[in-house]
Amino acid sequence: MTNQTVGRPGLPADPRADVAEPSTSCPVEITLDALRGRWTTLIVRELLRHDHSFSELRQALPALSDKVLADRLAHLVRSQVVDRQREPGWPPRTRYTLTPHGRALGPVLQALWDWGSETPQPPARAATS
Amino acid sequence: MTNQTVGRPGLPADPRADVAEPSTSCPVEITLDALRGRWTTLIVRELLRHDHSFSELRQALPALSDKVLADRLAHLVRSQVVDRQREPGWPPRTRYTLTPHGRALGPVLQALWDWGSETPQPPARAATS
DNA sequence: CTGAATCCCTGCCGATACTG
DNA sequence: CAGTATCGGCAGGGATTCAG
Repeated sequence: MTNQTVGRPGLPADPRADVAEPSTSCPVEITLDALRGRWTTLIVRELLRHDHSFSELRQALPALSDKVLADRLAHLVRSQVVDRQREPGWPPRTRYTLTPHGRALGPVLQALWDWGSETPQPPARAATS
Repeated sequence: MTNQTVGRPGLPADPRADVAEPSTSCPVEITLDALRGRWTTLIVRELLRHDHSFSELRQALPALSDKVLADRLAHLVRSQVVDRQREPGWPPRTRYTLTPHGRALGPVLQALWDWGSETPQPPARAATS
């Protein structure tokens, strides 16, 4: 440990913390990018409970369309959150599981949950209009 | 006891954890919504260090345009992360500080940072093509 | 069953110009 | 100094359709 944790909660002294513009090398943005997109956290939540097949995920999230589900899963695979295992034979079945790294998102989601739980007012997302 | 928090990291037994579609009442989405948008986390980072005026933020983030900065700040104010204090007199000066709730984002950003730091490969956002 | 391809629509992002 | 108004470009999100 080179430094940090000295009275700087959430702000490590890593040089990557000093970037002046959004950068894909910033660890915070890496994580936010992995979780980016609608439905993504819900898919991760489902996979945290147990692994699913493609149609099991569709059943768990009925309002989610095929394309978006496939898109999210591909993104999560690229982000090393999800592992895709095709089972040979028929009918074709693909099992989606969380990688160890993906399972490590548990505390992250917990932190997001905790902060959101303590948000006093309902989110006035669209202002007062 | 239908469920509990024993051994369920990141998956509280809250009924809001069972939503079947993206909902603004989900604490996770509340937090992700607060941090949503490009530049947002960088603005929060700056304000975690010390409070800024509008132009101090522009100096700290030179590539950020006025409109987006004002947009992000308004969003953060709505999300109860930032407090805006207009100082009367001339020239007009507005001081932006983090609310206590906003300062509580420190551990959240730390969690995001930690997970992103442990991501092995660089983010292959656009695949290999 | 598991996706990929296509089309359309919406909302975000950024630049420029203008007001208190 | 501290924003708002407006416009355009572009990527994200979703429904439908088609393929392996």
